[in-house]
Amino acid sequence: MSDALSKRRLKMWIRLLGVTRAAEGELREFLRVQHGTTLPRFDVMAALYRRREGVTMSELSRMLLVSNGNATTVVDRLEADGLVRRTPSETDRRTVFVALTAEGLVQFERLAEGHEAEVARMFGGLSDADLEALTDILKRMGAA
Amino acid sequence: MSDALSKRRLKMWIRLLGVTRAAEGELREFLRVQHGTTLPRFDVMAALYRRREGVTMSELSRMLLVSNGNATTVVDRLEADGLVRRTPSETDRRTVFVALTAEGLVQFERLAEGHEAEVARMFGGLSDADLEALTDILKRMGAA
DNA sequence: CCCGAAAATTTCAAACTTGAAATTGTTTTG
DNA sequence: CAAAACAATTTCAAGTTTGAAATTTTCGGG
Repeated sequence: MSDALSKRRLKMWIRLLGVTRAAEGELREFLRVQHGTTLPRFDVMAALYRRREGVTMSELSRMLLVSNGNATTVVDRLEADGLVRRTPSETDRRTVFVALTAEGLVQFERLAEGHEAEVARMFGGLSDADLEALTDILKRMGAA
Repeated sequence: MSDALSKRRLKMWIRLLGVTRAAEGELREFLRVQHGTTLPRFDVMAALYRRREGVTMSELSRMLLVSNGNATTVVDRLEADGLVRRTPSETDRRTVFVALTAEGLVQFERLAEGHEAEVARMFGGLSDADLEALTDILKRMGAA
């Protein structure tokens, strides 16, 4: 059934998607022009930065909400560039740990600074109260 | 500079991205399992449904926030499946109008019903007030 | 111990996406 | 008018992404 409330939810979703895609586009452009890299590479490096001790491939794809196959190919490329390292687990020969190399860490910290500034710039129009309200609502959306 | 406010903006953005990706994933799964189609195809058809009279390729890619080349390939496939039709402009031989075929329209209306229900289900936890607050904030984010 | 279920990762084909270059056509301007 | 600037679309190579299948390994119950 398509009542008024479900229509409002749909419009909100379309707006949400639009805002998110526009912001992703700006970040993509920023990473490309200023740093010669891409959003998926940044995302992987950010996940590995947050978990400095290393994560398994499965954890990584769960964190980023992408498929295992996707995580594999992006990590492959980062590894080929020396920014990331795979280490087989000692206790379970199925699992592999991925972590930033020293070079990857240095590069990520450079990227992250610009990235944060870019995000702050894009969302600079939001007041403190907006930010709080939005975060609260998003938390509840995520919990569902 | 990385002050507390910019950190909060960053966290909000990460949360926003997470919610959006999770929702996209659910919609993708819904479209695949229930209707054997994909999100980009749905997006194109939705844009053409909103502009029944047809749009140019450029308008289409602007509406969806994707590159021209991307719009071309998705439209190519939809056209090959008989869901979409290209019509050269009479007045400007560079431009092409794209529109849903009769079959495309019928199929889209079936898709859209399920899609709306899915969105309503995903965001069912949001109160009326949430919805209003969120929409308001998103409007201002988009205006930036 | 053995076997089937489950788990972690990779591989693979197909689709999607980007950004740049190429193509074709229109418009502006010297 | 001719040439340059501009515009709309497609083409192309490279990278991303998915979902399914294949591979390897672990684990649990008979």
